[in-house]
Amino acid sequence: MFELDVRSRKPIYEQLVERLKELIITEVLTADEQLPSVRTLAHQLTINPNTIQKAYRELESQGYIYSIKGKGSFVSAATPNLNSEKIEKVKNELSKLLSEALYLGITKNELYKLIQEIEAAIGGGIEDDQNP
Amino acid sequence: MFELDVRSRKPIYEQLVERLKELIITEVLTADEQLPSVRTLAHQLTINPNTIQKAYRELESQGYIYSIKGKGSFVSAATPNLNSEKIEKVKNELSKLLSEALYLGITKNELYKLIQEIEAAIGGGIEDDQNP
DNA sequence: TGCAGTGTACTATGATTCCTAGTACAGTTA
DNA sequence: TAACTGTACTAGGAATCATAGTACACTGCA
Repeated sequence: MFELDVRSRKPIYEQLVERLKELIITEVLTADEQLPSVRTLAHQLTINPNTIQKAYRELESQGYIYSIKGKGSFVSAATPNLNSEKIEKVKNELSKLLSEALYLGITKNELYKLIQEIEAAIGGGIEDDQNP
Repeated sequence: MFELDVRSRKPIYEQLVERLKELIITEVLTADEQLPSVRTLAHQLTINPNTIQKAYRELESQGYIYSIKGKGSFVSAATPNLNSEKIEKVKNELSKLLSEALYLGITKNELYKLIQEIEAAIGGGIEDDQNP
């Protein structure tokens, strides 16, 4: 469910945040669904509970989840519309990367094709290693 | 000529490497052209000479420039065809980012438009803060 | 009520990376 | 020779990340 790259420049907690956001946005994780506890997930991923907590705290501050002391952490009912910020961010990164791609001689058609493929993959259904 | 973001997660030397590569690939810097000396550039950018050296060393190891002790650093005559590696890397990053974009609801048309704009900007001539 | 599980908070520490500072040496060129 | 060039090295500060350990408050259930 989570592919963590401990050697990445991107911190583990940040990878977790992004991955969970993705699962929430795509409704793989549904509203009010309970997330694994800090300790459980830490044990599963063999990382420190503090790292999980940091990720959860970040997600809560952004409105993607809510936590209840003594009960657990749950997916927010309403996906936050902080997406607009996120969209801007992605667009900016995308611009840079696309520039680089074109500089490197990747053609527009190749880019179009890439988009088509990705869209097909998404539209065709997202597969996960989850329980049925 | 160089826009450095010291607050970025990306190290300064790495930003330098990328920027210089871009300038070399796009032939803004031409073959055998002499680059600013380590000390000069460091002074211009108000960063440490060691940081420049690190960038130059990296560029040299990748074949983009060559350095001669006592003379200076120069743009390689033949652009290395390590580009194929680079292209693969960019494509991979691009795939991830495009997935995210589509997940976030950015439409294909928006992406196409983005590509058009960037291509126009590049095709229209790259402007730099250089001496005439 | 007691216990096990939950989130939360805090300090301390190790590890890594980046950048800087300073010094030194070798080569080139005018 | 003097001033420039690249190169190499050690040392240290600063920041970030992850871990370890402990503690407390709350919830749910037997």
